[in-house]
Order: sequence, then structure tokens, then C-alpha cells
Amino acid sequence: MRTGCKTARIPPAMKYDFKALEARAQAKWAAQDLYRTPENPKRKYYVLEMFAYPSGDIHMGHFRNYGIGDVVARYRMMKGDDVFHPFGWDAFGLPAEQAAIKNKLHPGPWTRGNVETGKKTLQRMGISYDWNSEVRTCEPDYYKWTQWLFLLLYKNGWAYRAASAVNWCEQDGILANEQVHDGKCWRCDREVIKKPIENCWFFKYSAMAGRLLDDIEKLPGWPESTKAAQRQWIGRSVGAEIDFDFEGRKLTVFTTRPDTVFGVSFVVVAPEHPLAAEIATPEVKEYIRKAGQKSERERTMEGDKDGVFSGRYVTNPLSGEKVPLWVADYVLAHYGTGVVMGVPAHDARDYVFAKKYALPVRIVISGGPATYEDAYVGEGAMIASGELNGTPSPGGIPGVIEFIAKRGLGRAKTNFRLKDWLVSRQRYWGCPIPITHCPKCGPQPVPEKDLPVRLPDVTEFIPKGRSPLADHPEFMNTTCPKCGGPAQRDPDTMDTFMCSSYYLYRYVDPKNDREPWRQEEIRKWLPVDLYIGGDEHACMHLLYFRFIAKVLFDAGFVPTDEPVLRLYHQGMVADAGGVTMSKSRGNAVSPQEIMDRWGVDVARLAMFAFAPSDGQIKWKEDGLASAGKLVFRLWDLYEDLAPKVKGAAGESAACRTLQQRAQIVLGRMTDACEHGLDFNTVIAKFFEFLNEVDAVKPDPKTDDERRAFRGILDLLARAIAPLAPFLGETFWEMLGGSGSVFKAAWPVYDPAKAASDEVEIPVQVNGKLRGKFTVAAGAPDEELKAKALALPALAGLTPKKVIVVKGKLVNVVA
RNA sequence: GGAUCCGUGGCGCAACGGUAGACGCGCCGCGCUCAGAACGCGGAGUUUGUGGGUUCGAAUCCCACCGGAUCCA
Repeated sequence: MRTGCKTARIPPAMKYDFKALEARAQAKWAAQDLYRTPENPKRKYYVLEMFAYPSGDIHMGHFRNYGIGDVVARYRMMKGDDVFHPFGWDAFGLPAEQAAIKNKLHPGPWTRGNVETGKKTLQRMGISYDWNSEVRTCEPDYYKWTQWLFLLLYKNGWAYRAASAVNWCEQDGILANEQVHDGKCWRCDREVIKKPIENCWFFKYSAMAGRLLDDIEKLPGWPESTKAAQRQWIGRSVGAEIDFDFEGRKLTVFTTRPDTVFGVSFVVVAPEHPLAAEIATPEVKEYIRKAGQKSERERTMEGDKDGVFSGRYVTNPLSGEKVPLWVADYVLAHYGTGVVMGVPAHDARDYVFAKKYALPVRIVISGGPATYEDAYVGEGAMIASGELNGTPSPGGIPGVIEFIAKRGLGRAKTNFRLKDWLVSRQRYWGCPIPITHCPKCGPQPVPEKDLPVRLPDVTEFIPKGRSPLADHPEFMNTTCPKCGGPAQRDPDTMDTFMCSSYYLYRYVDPKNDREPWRQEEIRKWLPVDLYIGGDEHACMHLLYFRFIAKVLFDAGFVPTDEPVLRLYHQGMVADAGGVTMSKSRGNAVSPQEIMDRWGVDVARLAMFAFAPSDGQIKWKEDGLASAGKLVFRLWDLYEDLAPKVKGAAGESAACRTLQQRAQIVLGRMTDACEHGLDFNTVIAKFFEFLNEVDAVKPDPKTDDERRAFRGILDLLARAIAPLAPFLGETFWEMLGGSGSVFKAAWPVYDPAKAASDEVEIPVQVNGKLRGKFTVAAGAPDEELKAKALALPALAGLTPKKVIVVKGKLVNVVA
């Protein structure tokens, strides 16, 4: 007996022997090959959960995520849909390198070991994956196609090379973002700086920005929150480019507020802008150097803005006025043109900047406060703006742009916040980039027949001054596919988001070594009907894979340009105090331990019972005990009744109240599987049913009663099976069911059976409860009205109007 | 500062615009027990964050505010 927490009653030995019934059901399902994907689906349903990074064993977050998916998959199976439910491993990535360094073990064996561990746990949990579809992104039979995908992007003009900046530590070399803590190296605590590196691969992600944004409209099955996050992340701003004059040359600014152009009192270029270097005084040079070390977040954060005056001036093409040219790091080089016009009166950041350096504030939009203490960004009309005076703002902005464009001083322009996708990683444990660099021919794609470019099995992979692979000549030295001369491989590996942006397609044909997947297979199963995973991926993975979907669609490889019809985010699993569970915090609970103690079904039910699937769970021992009670009470019921009713055939309504409660369970479960996945309410209905059992104390004596109880037990065995598959299967067997419960049909919910025979009708006067009466279900409105008005509580009332809600209530307006 | 979501008994959370509180946990009393656990029976407990509006009727719809969570800045 455990101490320290109250526990549910553990039934006498051998009554609910979960270990035995789990083993029995597992063997049965394996023998039946229950999870095998149908060859020729008639009514396909592709249920997908985000695959796992194998960093140890499955944790509670996975348990929840995959448990939810499993309920839907099993429900669909029973409903007669042809279910595709695959799983795989996002097996490249930094933690493997870190663990390898720590444990002096190569990332490969470490990763593969974790995969095997995790897989066993998932199988134990009874998750209905078809393991024939398994993929592991770190294996050559998978990453061959990651490389193929890279080349598809390359050949279709989506890839280009440019310089980028990496986190750089003098001691430990190149660092990933997660290895930089508060601007310092995670290992040696030295200051981390931004170091430019040449020849990084980028995808023209931002060129897809408009489509990614507009097509959000095509995703009615996605959560509003995720769509909002993506809209914001893509960040479309509609505005204009205006050409200022810098000593006879054009200097183009981007602005969303061309209506404030007469209020410009300075112009700012980003420190990385080529012009900044060109005009750099020693003071400016020093400023540029310092800005290079700051993170983008620091630079764009609210609060203090700083900059430096270049000593040069530019001319406003509309007002003809000369204004000072500044260099300041609140302007980013990669956004817009890297140059902005400073309008302190009507832009918050410009205002802060102008105040700091005592630059003039020119009010050019009316409607602001009498005394300026901040920028005025509200509505008004243009003033002090020459010919444009009186133009309403913001309504008149398109007209202003037209005015500017007509005079050749600028043009309409839309910009996106979304940056291009930096794909190159100076890391070992990733997918090699299939490009050969030839001194004569330049970068050349590796021919498809030579794929995959294999990741060499090396022991030296700690990144120093450059990518670790660069130090392995046996990998680097190759021949140019074009001229046959000596050439070098690309030393970098790909961002792992590349691996995870197409796995959902590869699942359909994972062993194909001639093509990424067969067209007939992809068209059978795509798009994904339901995708379940955490909302932390809203702007990264879930946007990258939409991008790749569009590239693949345009190239004819996939049937739709959106990969997923319905997206669902499961909530976090936190400890009892509400702190998210994690290994590093040391507050993680082990799914293995819970399954050992309580069995798989109790663990699953507890996870569902705590909260709706999209809400946070605070994991408490109490919940396990309560899920345990549910299981034990059901077990007692089936153990008692199943033998007595086993042979009974046919229908009966001998026990109306229990039949009704069972039907309510079924109705709620069906609806939860189809819509909200809010299985917590289903479990509540199971308790209601059991409470009714306690009230009724079923004891079948007649054949009619045996039929009735058999029907009820049969219904509930099916209804609980997706949630608690071992229990469902065992109950099914106890009732003499043949085959598997998962091959049995999902019962049709019958609202008539779920309805009560009698209903209580509340009577309101002006919306306030004044009395009630009971009436047979389905009584006509007239009867309800008459009975209501006859209530003593309503004596002496002269009703102006009587509202009868069919079968629900009566409201008397007096 | 912006976006999204949320605020219901002590707690976790249910309630197609229609009797607020189902269900679980906890609590109180009784039974069982030498006693406790478990089990059984019974019970207490909320002016639905605040203020307005729409409606015959609002936890639910709309507006404002307060508070919390998450993402972006």
C-alpha cells in the first residue's frame, strides 16, 4: 500500500489484472495486424500527430498528444473509416550532439537507442500506429529525400546563397540559439558575438509570404489563435517606398505612413545598410560595430533608442527640405529597404528617438492632443502638407501614394516581416546539403542518382571555427558533377525543420527508394484530416510545412497546397503547481511508472479526465485514483453481469434509466470524437452511468432484462474502447464478442433513447423562476401553457404574453 | 503596447440564449470497522471577475474595465 496519498480501492488479486489483460489484447491485435493501413481506402482518414524528437523516453506531453490521436484513430476505425495513423522520429538535431559529447557516445547510437526505447513505450501505451510506415529522419533512406527536396527547391529557384551571422564564442566556436544564455556561451560563459559567415543557403520563404498569408483563409479547421499568430508572424505591411535624395543619389525609404511625409525631421539607415559603412565617420564605425553584437530583440525592444548622426543630409522629395541622416539600430537592414523616414509626431519609436537627440517634432496630422507627450497615431487630416492638406488619414493614404507615384517620387509597396529561411547549419548531426562546390563551375547540385550524400561516421563533430564536416577531407573532397574536376562538398547540414516539413508525405510510401512517394499513394491519403501537436510550433514548423506544401504542390508532387485540414493543439502537462513538466526542471512524472502502477488504461483515462484536451493539465495523484475508481467500478459491473447476460440476444428497453444513461455516454463520446476532443465530459457521463447503476442495482432475472443489460454492456464496451482500449477489448470478450472490438461497428447514437420519458418544465415570470411541473416528454405547447398558467404561484397574474420553448420551459411576461 | 484565449462552489472543471453546478477531488455527518483505509448512505457550499447594453429570458451575445495565460513587439 502506498503512503502519502489516498488511493482508490485496489480490487482483490486477479480481479482487475491489468498486466494480464494488456498482454492478452496486445497479442491479439498483433496477430490480427489491427493497425495495418488499408490498401485501398474508400473513406480515408489520415490522423497525424507531430512526430517525436528521440531525446530519451516518451514523456507525459507525448503521452497526452499521442493518446488523443489514438482515441480519434480507434474511433474512426470502428466507424468504418480507412485509417492511416503513422509515426516516426525527428531524429537529427542538436541534443544528440550535446548528449554525445556528454556521454562520449556517437549521436547515431544514442539516437537509435532512444528511438527503440520510445517505440516500445508507445507500443505499450497501445497507440494504434502502423509501424510499417515509420520514418527516422537521420537514416539515409529518409534523408536521401530531404536532399531531394532541397534540390527541388534549388532547381525551382527557391534557394540562394548569402552571408549570414552566427553566434560566435571565442572558446567554443559557433553556437546555436539555444546555446546562448543571456548573451553568454552556455559552456564557458564568455560573451557571444554575431560573426558573419559566407555562403549560407537560404530559401526564398518571404517570396511565398503573400500566399501563406492569404491561404490562411483556406484553413477553417485551424485554431483561430494559430492563424492569428501566423498572420502576425508573416506581418504584411502595406505602404509605399519614397525616394529621398542623398547627394544626387536615390535613397529609398519604406513607410506605411506616406501621409506623414511632410513631418519627416530625420532619416535613419540601419547599421548593416551598405550606405552606413560608406558614410562612416569613426564614431559611426564604432556604433556599427557595437550594433552588430546586439540581438534583434534587444534592438527592436521598446524603450531607449540610440543612434549616431552621420554629418550628412538627405532631401525630402515632397517638401524639398534637407534633413539629417542618422544611423540607428532600431532600424533593421533586412526589413523594407533598411531605411526609414523619422516622423516623431506620428510614430512612437521616432518620437522617443527625436526626444533623445532633440530633433524637431512636426505635426502633420490633425486631431492630436494640444501638448505632445507621445506620438499621435490616431485619425485626423493632413496639415502642413502643401497640396495634400485636408486629406483624411488614414483613409486618404492610397490617394497620397498615387500622388507620390504620379510625380515619380515613389511607389506603392507591400512588405512582409517574414524573413527568408536560413537553411545552413554549421553542425554535424544533420542532413548534408547535396551541393558540390567546384572552383570552375561554381555550386552544382549532386545528381539525383548519387543521392544520398551520406553523413560520414566521424567522431570529431564539435563545431569550432567552422562546420565540423569541413574538417573531414574524406567527406569534403569530391569531384564536380559537371566538369569532373576536383571539388568540395558543402560543409553544412540542413535545419531540421527541413526534415519535418515533408514527413507527412513520406509516411505514405516510406520504403520507396526510387521516388519520394508514389502519386497513387499520396493521392489516396492526403491531405491530413487531423493533425495534433503543441501550439509552440505555430510560427515555425506549422509555417515551414505550409511553405513546403506549396512548393511541392506547384511542382505536382502533392495533391493540395495546404497539408492539413484540421489542426488541434493539446494542452501542456504541468506539475501540481502548474509548472510545465520538463526533465531540466526535475518535475517530470514518468509514464512508465504510472503504467506500472495503474495500468495503461487508468493512465490514459486520467489524462483525459483532468481537463479538456486543449487545456493545461495539472498532474495530480488524485486524478489517477479517480480514473482508477472508474475502471474498478466498470470492472465490477462487467465481472458481475457479463456472465449472466452473455448469451442474451435481441433488444430490450427493460431498464430505461440505464439504457438512457448509456445512450448519453455514447452521444457525448461520438460528439467528442467528431468535434471538440473533450473527453473529460465523456468520462463524466461514464460516472453518471455508474451512479445510476448503484441506484438501480441491476440484477437480471428475466430474459427481457438479460437482453437489456447485455445491450447496455455491449454499447459501453464499444464506447470506452477508444479511450481505454485494453478494457474495451476485454469487456468485449467477456460478453462473448468475436474478433476485436475495434472491428465492431460504432453504435449509432439514438437521441430518442437518450431522452427522458418525463421532463420537468420550469415556469418563469419575466425570466425569473416561479415554479415547475412535470409532464410526459413531447407534450404539446398548449398543454405546457395551460399547466403553467394553472400553477398557484401564478394566481392573479394577467399575462401579456406567454413564451413556450418546446419541451423546455414556459416564460410568462406580465 | 498589439494579438489570441480564459475568468462558474475550497480545487479541477460541466452547462444547443432557457431550472446554474453535472462529473471528479476535497470537506462535514452517519453506517461498516477494535481503529483506520477502502466501501456504502446522506449533506453543506457559487449574487457565474466588475459595470453597462441587447433580449420575454444572459454564465453564454455586444461594449468597457479588472485579473490571468500564451504568442508577438
